[in-house]
Amino acid sequence: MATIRDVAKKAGVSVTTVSRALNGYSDVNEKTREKIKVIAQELNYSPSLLARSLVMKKTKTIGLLVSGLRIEGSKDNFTFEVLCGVNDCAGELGYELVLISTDSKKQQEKTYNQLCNERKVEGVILQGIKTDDPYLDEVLKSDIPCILIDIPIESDSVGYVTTDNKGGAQTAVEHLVDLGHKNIAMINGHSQAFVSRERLAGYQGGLKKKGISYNENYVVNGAFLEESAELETTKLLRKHPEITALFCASDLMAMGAMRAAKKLGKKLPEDLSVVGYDNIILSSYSSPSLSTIAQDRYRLGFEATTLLTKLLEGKEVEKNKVLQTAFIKRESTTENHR
Amino acid sequence: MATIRDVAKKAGVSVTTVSRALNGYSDVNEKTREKIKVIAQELNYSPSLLARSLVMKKTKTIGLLVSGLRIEGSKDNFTFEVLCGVNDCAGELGYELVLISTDSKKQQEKTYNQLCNERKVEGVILQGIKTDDPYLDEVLKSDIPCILIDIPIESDSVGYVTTDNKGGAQTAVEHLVDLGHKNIAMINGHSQAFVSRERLAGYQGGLKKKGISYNENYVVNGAFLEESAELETTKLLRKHPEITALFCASDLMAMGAMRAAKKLGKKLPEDLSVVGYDNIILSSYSSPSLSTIAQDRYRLGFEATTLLTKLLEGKEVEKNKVLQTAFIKRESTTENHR
DNA sequence: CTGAAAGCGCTAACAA
DNA sequence: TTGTTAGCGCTTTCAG
Repeated sequence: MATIRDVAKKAGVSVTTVSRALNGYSDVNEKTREKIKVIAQELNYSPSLLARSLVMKKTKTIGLLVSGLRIEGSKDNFTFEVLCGVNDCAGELGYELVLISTDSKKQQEKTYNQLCNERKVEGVILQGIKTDDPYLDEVLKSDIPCILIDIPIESDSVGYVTTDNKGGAQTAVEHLVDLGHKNIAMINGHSQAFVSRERLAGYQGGLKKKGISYNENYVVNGAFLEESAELETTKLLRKHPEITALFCASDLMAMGAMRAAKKLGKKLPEDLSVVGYDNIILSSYSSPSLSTIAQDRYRLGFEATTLLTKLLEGKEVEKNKVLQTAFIKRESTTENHR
Repeated sequence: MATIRDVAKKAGVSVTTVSRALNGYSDVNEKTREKIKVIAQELNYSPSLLARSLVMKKTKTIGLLVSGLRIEGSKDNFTFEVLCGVNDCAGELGYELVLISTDSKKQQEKTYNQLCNERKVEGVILQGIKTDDPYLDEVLKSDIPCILIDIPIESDSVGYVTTDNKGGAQTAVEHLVDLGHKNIAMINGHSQAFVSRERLAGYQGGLKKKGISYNENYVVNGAFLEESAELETTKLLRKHPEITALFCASDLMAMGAMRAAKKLGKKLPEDLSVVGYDNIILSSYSSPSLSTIAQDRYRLGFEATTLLTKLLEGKEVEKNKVLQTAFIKRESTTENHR
């Protein structure tokens, strides 16, 4: 491909002039600039970002580091929608986006810093990492600006974006109580997720506010998996047939829970009301359709990118953003019939 | 961050030696190599891919160029699953992956070649482009190796990966005929998609094979959109109440079609059998669950990457790959009751 | 307004 | 086995 020298040669000027002309500097004759522009076009020239980055020591690139980019993610689309948000925002602001995916195997080979340094990303958005992941420590020690998604930790160079998990969960539980339910169980994710802790707190808060005492036997973990949730729900409902409502920490687990209830011969929603969390596509297509707490994953990605770029550009900002959730009433919740 | 010179200085050798030591060349004393390795580790050094790429004139990077990376893609997950396949394969083979997303606005600003040259991708996988997109011409003229997804065009540097659309469609139609249906309509996508043409051909082929004559009034376009499909299906079923079965060129359109039928007071599947195409997640959760032609989008991405890298490495290969589809019987199809 | 020269971090002949 | 030199394509002083 054509390089800046090819353009310079053909235009009969120096590379310096070409560089300045094309980059919009004012100290270049408009005639010369036009001539250079025309020739650049003719030669189908476009500057090598590689070379430019090398000399400018700036890549204008952010990395979306995803731990566990797997096809299973299709079911909740979390990663994809975050990606869309990041991509759109980065595009608007003129940042390049590189997708870096890791898994425990890859992490053995390369440290977080290596990954970032190699590709010279200026900042990182981190998604899908568990709180006990060794990368998390590295992120906090590293001075590469980073925005965590759904992990509320801050430092000089690290911020986060999340949704109001506690509030969302509380809303869900209050909704169930308002429908007359007293024995409300929770299918949570796992203890390595901040969102699980928050949602549990919200569950407890909702019960307390409504004057219902918390029963720890009513809380089980479904690991955010549909199958595990199905299994755990089956056990739970067998052991505690008095339960009339379920709050699930994810829609996907709610799907599993509903299947479990059906298999146990329960009618939904008459025998069991279920609220999910996420508002994934499936939730409006299942039968019964699922009442849920909606969180805007696209905006999560978009806001993360906004925050990160502000950080990169040295703007003084709040290093975190908490998005609101919204309760969506569908068919899976109804009045307590017992 | 530490550069190769920092390592060289600290190790008391030249940068050349460091380079050779770290890159596993044999002509370096093992003792020196060890020493250098230790120091590199201490300094947390990792080579700049930028600088390396610049001098080697090789980036080992492939681009996944997606036209229309939008949140709506969540519904069928096509892009996401292709991305997973590409990512996994690229990872295995040691290629970096950059995600390049365009839309008609961006395409005004930058040509395909510019996009590729700037980022110095060695090859491209192209997804989501319509057959009348101006980029397609550029791709064919460009000498950057490229694999098209679902567009069966070949040239010296261009190949493609697709599924057996015609065969899949034919299977779907034959299934319906075998259930006793005679008046089988088709909700197709749009004429700018190769897959639509192929699936139409398969639909026609299926009918012909079973001795049923083709009626062009039975074919409408739903633009691959749920809403359009719903609208078109409503019109179609009103006009032709004799229709008892529908073949839809995508599951998403099948969802729209089923909704239309329900709103018209039809019982599914008794009054109308529906077959979709894709096997998206939704298809197994809807009610009735959707009989469909499954295509493996992950493998589409994986195979595209395999093909591309072979092309890049100058291996003599078939420049196309057609994946088989599979028919999946669910609840939405049943015997003709008329 | 324009050009010469230096250098970003790295690899690759070519010498030693 | 190691070092010297050149150069990838670009931007940026600093002179003119």
